[in-house]
This record gives sequence, structure tokens and C-alpha cells, in this order.
Amino acid sequence: MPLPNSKATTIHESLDYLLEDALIEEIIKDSQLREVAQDETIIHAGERMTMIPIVLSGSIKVSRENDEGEELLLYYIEGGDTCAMSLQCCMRQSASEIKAIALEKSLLLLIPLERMEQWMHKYRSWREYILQSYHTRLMEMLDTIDAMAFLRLDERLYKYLIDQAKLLGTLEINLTHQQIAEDLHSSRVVISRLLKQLETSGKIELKRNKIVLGSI
DNA sequence: ACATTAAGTGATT
DNA sequence: AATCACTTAATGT
Repeated sequence: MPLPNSKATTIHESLDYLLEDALIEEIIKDSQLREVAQDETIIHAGERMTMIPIVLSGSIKVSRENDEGEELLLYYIEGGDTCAMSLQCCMRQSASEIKAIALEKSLLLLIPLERMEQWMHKYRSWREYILQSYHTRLMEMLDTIDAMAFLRLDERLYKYLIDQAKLLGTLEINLTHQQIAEDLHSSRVVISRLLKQLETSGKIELKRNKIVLGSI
């Protein structure tokens, strides 16, 4: 894990291969770093974004949230990525459509939104980065839509567990059945039953507050 | 020992 | 697949 005073180093490490040098220098000058703890909320639905976040390390969970506080997992953002929704929301100065929570301890780079437009004109790599980011997010959303439309809940659940394991790089998933139910917009009882089935079929092992995958 | 929270189960829609 | 009502198990104070 990078230490706070090595801002320039950290930025170089995460973005050198994505963006041109002159732009990296501007980023170092104008952006600020923010470290978020595990489970910390970065933005709630309805709040206004003041800066554009880029995830340097760690991972962020982005979900849709309705008025009743129910949610649905949309996609994850990993190192080097930014959130397409936030770009849109920043430029239009409108309220956030989504909620973002840190899945693990993560490092964010916050960019003032005036820079956004300036850099769009000035740097080719920035334009490409933003477009690429939109594309990736869109594909990931299609993936979740596909899962909802075409997979049964048990298949969706297993996919969810695999995704989670890949993302955090561990076979052990520290989530309660309740939390999983919320992400998949289902209910705890149903998830418990399906997990039990998965355990019986030998795909996973159940512990309290923990699920162990057999393999990815 | 008691309260709280997580997980399991049968019955019903 | 969701909801209800209830049980059992694990954990914190």
C-alpha cells in the first residue's frame, strides 16, 4: 500500500500507462488524494458530485438505490478506472443517480471538474480514457442486465460470488446472507436457501459471516 | 446468563 | 421466488 506523502509516485504507478506525461503532471498538480475505508460510502443517491473520482487502488461497488433504500448492484470499479455515471453527473451538475461504497480500503484521486473540460480539449489520452471508461461501464451494465434477464437466481448468485472472489482476490467472502440479498435485490431467506443448495452440491462452504468458494 | 444478530426451516402464496 | 413465523446457533456484554 502506498503511503500518503508519495502522491506523485502513486499517481505515476496507476496512470502512467493510460495517460500522457504532460497530463499526469497536471493531475499531480491539481488533484487531491482521498483514502476511503472499507464499507465507507463515497456518494449517496441524490447527492451532488463536486469532483470526478478515479480509483487508484482498491475497488468500489456502484449500485442503484430507490426511495425505500432498496438497491441493486450495477458494477464494480477497480484500479485505474473511473465511474461513467459520475462523469455525466458532474458535467450536468445534477444529483447522483447511484450510490458508491468502498468494497475494501481504497485510494481515490479527486479531480476538480473544471479540469474535466479543459483536458478534454487539450489531451487526446484523456478523451480516450473517458470514452473507454464509458464503454467499459456500459458493457458491465449489459452484463448485469443479461444476468437478471436470462439467469435464474441461483446462477446469478453463483456468478456474484465468483465475481466478488475475483475482485478481492480471495476465495473467502465475508458477507452475510442479508448483504448478498440486498445486492441482488432478493430476500435473505431465499439467498440462504440457494447458498445451502450450492453447499450441498459442493461448490461452496458456509461459515458464519463467511462463504468459502471451492474454486474460481 | 442474557440480548442481539445471523442463519436454517416449514408452510403459504 | 417471496414472505411469514418460528427455531437454532453464534457472538458480544
